[in-house]
Amino acid sequence: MTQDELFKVLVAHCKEYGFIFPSSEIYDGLAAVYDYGQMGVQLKNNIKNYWWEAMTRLNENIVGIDSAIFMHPRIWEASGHVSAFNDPLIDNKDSKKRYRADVLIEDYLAKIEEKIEKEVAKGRKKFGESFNEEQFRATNPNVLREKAKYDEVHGRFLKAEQASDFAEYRQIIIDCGIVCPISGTCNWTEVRQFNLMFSTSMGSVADGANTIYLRPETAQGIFVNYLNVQKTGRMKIPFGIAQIGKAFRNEIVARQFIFRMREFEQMEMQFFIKPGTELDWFAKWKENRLKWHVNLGMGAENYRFHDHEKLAHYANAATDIEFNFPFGFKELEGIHSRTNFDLGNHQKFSGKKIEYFDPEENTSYTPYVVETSIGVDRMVLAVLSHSYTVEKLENGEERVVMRIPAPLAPIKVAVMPLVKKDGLPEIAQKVVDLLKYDFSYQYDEKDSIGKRYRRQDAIGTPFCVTIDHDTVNDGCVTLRDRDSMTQQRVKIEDLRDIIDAKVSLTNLLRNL
RNA sequence: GCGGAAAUAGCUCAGUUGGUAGAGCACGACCUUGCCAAGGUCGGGGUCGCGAGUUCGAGUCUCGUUUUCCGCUCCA
Repeated sequence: MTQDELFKVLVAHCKEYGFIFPSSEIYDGLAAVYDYGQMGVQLKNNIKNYWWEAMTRLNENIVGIDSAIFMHPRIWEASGHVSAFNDPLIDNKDSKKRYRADVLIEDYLAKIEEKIEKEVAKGRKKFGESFNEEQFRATNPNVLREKAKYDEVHGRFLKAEQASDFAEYRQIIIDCGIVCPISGTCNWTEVRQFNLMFSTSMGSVADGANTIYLRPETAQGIFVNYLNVQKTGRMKIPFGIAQIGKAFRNEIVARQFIFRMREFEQMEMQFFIKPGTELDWFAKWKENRLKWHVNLGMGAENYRFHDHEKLAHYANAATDIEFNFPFGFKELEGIHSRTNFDLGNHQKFSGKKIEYFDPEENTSYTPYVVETSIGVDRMVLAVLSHSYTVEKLENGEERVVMRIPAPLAPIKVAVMPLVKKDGLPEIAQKVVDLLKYDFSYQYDEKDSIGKRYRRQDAIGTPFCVTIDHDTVNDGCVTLRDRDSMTQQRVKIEDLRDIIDAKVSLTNLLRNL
């Protein structure tokens, strides 16, 4: 099976066994929106718990909050989302291809830079050891000509960008003779903007001035509560605020199942630090977060860092933790050094002083921030895609088994009487009563025992407990392991501890 | 957003030149069996994605539309 086919089969499996359903399916679905089913929600909750406890319990200087999705509209001006989230798009009328106008100009500028570097390289070759690069750049007519062109376009571009002057974008594109790589023509439409933030109205719609946005990231809810938490929690820098919540982005194209959705969930932690220490903390959180992932046992080789070369408007260092998805290594989590961009801007836009008085240094400053931001849904997809396995058994049959890390499994244990008579269901019910306070479970008495095992394999249940005729006499049951399919005879009263050792979140956290 | 393909039962699919919607698996009840997808009997479930059009008659032909997949594009 190719990776592509595997992905399709996984999507089908997720629907068939109640992990993930297309949203509004009976109305033909809603593009790029998905619902979590009875299994998926438990998997997702377990992932969120693992993150939440790792953040807020294992770090005594990190606390959690839950801020509202609706926020004051000015927050999105301060964060830069109102401008940065408005991509200027332009279409070529001949090829019908759509591009980002600013990217077209940036590419054009990059090409000029390339030309200059080529000239310099030529000079270096020509003059050999006596080559004076600085002088060459200042005097060579070819370089000077290109440099002048670059400066002119770059100047206009920066000005247009600052003023969000989209007509000027188009004019630059036409003046520079930038053509569509497909059609080769300069037949461009007007530049239009596509707002990546969802908006709605609050209060009186007639008023017009109350457009509010569904948050495109959870981070701002943390920044605007920085003062509240720092003061009421008596937090001392360095400290962190963690949050799990929904965010919304009106993506132009959202695809690849739950990898890119228009409504998604984030787990973000903003760590507030003294300016100048950000790169140390950046490195520490990189290491810390990778450890959290690898601790799940899905193979260290399936993760890698991808450092950003082009940084976002708020960052001075950034990296992604990428996971080996069926469609390749893709971003799972982002770690960003956000400087004091956010707090500084909120200070400016709100007029409230957002500073920290450092008692040790006896000075005040606006804290710097290192952020860790992970997509819950991507994490779910990582676990699902890694767990899905098709095995060839000795008898030639196939077994589909979800090797979900046991502490994340939706159902921890299945309890089943070997037969539906001779008092075995009654004993099974007692076993259920013994286990239900500690573990999510399923009780199943239908079909052959083998079939029931396979059903549990398909949803990734780590343990099956089977009650048979011997149980009546010796009080022992069969405990069957999902991954190895091996069975052991254990006393009913020992079940809780044996299962707990493997499935408990506590043990997972203890290994961190 | 553009181009291509697809849509029939919960799943995988069949359905002839347009003529009364089918199979296997799954699901429910009962019987038999009992440690890795067993057998039997009976049963529930589809206005063929949706909306028009052509026709005496459309799952089948035409147009539109929605969703999904693939490729572009996009992804601070």
